[in-house]
Amino acid sequence: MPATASSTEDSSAGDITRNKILDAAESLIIEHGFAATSLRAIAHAANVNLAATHYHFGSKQGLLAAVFHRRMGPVGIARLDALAKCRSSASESGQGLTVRAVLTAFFAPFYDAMHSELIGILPGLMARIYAEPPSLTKPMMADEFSEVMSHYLSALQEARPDLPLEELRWRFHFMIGSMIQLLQFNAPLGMVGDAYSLQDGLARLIDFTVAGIEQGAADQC
Amino acid sequence: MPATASSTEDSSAGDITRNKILDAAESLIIEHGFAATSLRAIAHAANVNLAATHYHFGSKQGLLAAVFHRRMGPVGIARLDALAKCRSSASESGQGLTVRAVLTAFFAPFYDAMHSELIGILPGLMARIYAEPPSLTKPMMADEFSEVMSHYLSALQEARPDLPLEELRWRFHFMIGSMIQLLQFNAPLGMVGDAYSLQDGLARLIDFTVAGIEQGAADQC
DNA sequence: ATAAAATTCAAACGGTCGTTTGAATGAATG
DNA sequence: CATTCATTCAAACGACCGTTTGAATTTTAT
Repeated sequence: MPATASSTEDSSAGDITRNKILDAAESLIIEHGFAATSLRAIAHAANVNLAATHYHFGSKQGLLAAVFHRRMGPVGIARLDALAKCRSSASESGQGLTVRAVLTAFFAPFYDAMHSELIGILPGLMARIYAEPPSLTKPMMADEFSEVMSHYLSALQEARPDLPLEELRWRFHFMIGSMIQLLQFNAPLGMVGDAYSLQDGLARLIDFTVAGIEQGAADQC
Repeated sequence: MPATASSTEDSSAGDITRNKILDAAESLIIEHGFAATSLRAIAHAANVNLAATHYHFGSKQGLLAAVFHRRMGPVGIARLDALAKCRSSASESGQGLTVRAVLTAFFAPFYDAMHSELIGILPGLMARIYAEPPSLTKPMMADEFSEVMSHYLSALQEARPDLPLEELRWRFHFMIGSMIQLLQFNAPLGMVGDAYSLQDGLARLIDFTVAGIEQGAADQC
């Protein structure tokens, strides 16, 4: 049995194997999807014995959850941090929260990833997770995202108290869709020069979704 | 060898089997994804011999392409028809194309589906196709969508000649993402009453994406 | 050093996979 | 009726699947 991961991070021998498996699984899942990726392929890519996958993660499904949680946990924390900073800078400047500031905070993990090796991982992983059949991923998405999303919905409600919560939920929903589209395809199909950076795409994504969420506002004319 | 489908629709005995396979494959793929759906499960659900799948479609991949093409072909035609109607009604009213009218035409196939049995199929199938690993679906998507998309980009350029084509491509890209999100999840996660109709979602989708594409326009203040 | 626990390993389990084969059946044509 | 072609069928092919086992090995703690 694997040692239960305690809160204090005392690294054991098996952690190296564990992380090698996670790394290999991650990249294979991003490329081929979950169902099309076998444990044997993962073990081979990780230079690890096949049985190690079950020893460390219990099942293929458990491995998927671990792959997902390893990346999404920090993303959730970064999003809450960014929202907190957004709130404090809004209050000290005397002005309230703006939709643009809130969305920029929501996308902060991707800006952060651009300065690390995560740039080649986070977008593809998030896109693929959303793409898998909901029966596989819905419980995981609820675990990872529901708390963060409720915080952001509250912030949006402060930025636009005139809009009913239901309406904000819908617009947030559509925003997620645009985000996934960017993460999955990077640039639109049929784009002439395909050397578009994530930075560029994110700027355009923010403009698009801010407009979609602010829709119908007459306060800036 | 199956009879090559000629342009004239002379129905043969095998067409019944062929369509039973397509129907069964379609619903299973929508529910579980392509990789997780076996030919045996399809043949069983269709009450058909396993070998019939290879006889009629050559391979599993060929079956996927057929499932996709059967629904997307008419969708592309309906979209071009709707755009043509949109153009003619715009020119006879003397006013030019509007972004809203163009997008409404683009979503027309879903409105049409609401009055047929396709309402339970089209949204789920399109969402799943977009979700499969791009290596599987990218050639198919190019075949089915590229022509329609270029027509719609031209129309958007007429509606908003002030925006560069590149910018319109990006905004159209984000619009597709919002559409897929609606088709895949219907309503936002965590919605209180989950009895939202596709009709309702489409209306909200149009409002959101029109605002995103019209963004920065000062012509309606 | 010794005992205990954690981890790795090769091998196998029963199943399911996509695909192929070749004979049986059906329909269409002369 | 005879013949050709299209279609269905049961059976099997080899390959790969997720999972389990039990012994060997390494690490950790006494």
